[in-house]
Amino acid sequence: MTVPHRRGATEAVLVGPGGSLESGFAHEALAAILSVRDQALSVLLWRRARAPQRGAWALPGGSLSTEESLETSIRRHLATKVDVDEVAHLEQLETRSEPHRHPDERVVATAFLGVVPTNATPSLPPDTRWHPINDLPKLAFDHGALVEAGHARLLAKLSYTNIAFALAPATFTMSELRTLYVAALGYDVDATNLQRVLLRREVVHPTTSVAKPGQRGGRPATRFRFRSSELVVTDPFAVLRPPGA
Amino acid sequence: MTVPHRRGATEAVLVGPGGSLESGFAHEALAAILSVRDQALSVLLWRRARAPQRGAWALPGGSLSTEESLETSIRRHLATKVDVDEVAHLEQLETRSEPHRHPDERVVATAFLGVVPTNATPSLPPDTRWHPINDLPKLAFDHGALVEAGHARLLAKLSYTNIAFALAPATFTMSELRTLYVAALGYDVDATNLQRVLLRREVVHPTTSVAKPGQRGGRPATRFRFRSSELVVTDPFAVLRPPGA
DNA sequence: TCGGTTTTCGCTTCAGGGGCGAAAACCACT
DNA sequence: AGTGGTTTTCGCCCCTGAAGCGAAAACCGA
Repeated sequence: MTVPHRRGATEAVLVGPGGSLESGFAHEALAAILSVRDQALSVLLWRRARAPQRGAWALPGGSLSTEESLETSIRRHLATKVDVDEVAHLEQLETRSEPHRHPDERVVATAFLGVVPTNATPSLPPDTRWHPINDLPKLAFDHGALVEAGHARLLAKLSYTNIAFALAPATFTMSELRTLYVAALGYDVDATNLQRVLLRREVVHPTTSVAKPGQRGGRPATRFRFRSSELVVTDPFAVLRPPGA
Repeated sequence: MTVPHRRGATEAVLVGPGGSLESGFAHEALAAILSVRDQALSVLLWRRARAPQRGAWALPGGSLSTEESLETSIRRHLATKVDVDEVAHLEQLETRSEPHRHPDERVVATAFLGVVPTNATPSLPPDTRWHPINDLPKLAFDHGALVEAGHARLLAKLSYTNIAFALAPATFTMSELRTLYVAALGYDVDATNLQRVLLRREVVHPTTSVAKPGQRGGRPATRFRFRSSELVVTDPFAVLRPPGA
């Protein structure tokens, strides 16, 4: 068995059990953590302290270790930026592997989408901030495209899943939920309509408690709650439906 | 700069530009190639010739090389099994990274979904065959779950995209297309309904040519054609729609 | 008690999907 | 040529889910 020797900047040669030569790749997990902050859908970014792209804003994440899965890995790295328990939903987005996506290393990156409730206020390290998604600086590497992918995924799932449970607090009024939808979708939605849709689909249900009216009065709003805090596809949106359902 | 040394079965230690120690991972690209064969939705499988799991059926694919992306890689590996030009659609599915998904190596796998038209008849190597998706043998590693993921993705996209263009020949009658949908969806659909939906959404349009009736007569059917041979999302299936549309 | 405010309910409209039967267009056979 | 069988195509009606809007309900402060 030969001793591996270096071939590239961060490549290595692996010798498998069969004795064949294989290449190994550095692999990093990244996350686009989305949340509604101050009425605007925002993403958690981190300012790079080292070259390359020193000073540029980037997605949180880090390299995969030998005895963990990608999901465990991204959770581990996020723990240094946010309180991981605040991440109400996490799912895999896509894997980027273009040989030169990183200027001087060969790094494969798997991106995740994370969603944090609007009422969660994790304490952030000084180099980490929420950035409104509609007014982003230029991001490092291909992280801008990854934020786009996460945003698109969230938009789509807002209309056919219960993913809003991860944006909202445990209990909420319909107008509070409406502002969340407006912020995330980027256009106006009717509160009446929103309520009807979510009730009919049984993704949300009313509680007995009501919210106190604001300073200027108004009818007290009943508080609602999501039935499930795990992702549920509410509409099979199957156009050619099976005869039964 | 230290010389990398072996630590595990197929691990290696990488020394990056910063001098920090990083691990490298073997990375493979896999593909669930789906097609309607003999009235049944089928997946292309390959019989393993070497241990581990010798003799088990597995997804085609192979290891990522240093100067290619994952998509280029899966195309390269598929070329040894199928005529790659026959693959009408290819998209990334998910990346599996559980440390022990492979018994004695640490291999990260990125799976793709590929779709091949029903009229394409690529010549296959002797160890490769189409398997009906409803009657699969036990697959090697986690490949069974990957086939499931690909199948689910295809089912979903059949109803809100034009992905059927990749299942169908360039031109076809509505009843031919219906049999494809039935085979892929696994339940009966009405030809009338299918035609209305696809016409209204403008994913398909009639041609001037008509098909000759069969031996037992019948009204000649007009041939249709998909407007686009790239994936188009026809229904934004947005429940809370933007005011404009 | 009276405006102002916010939530909630009810009515109506609209669009897309599904079911089904009749008509159209072909074949084969007598 | 006519008749019966077959397949495709068209038209009509129903249903469901979504959207719009106005009125009623329930609160505030003055």
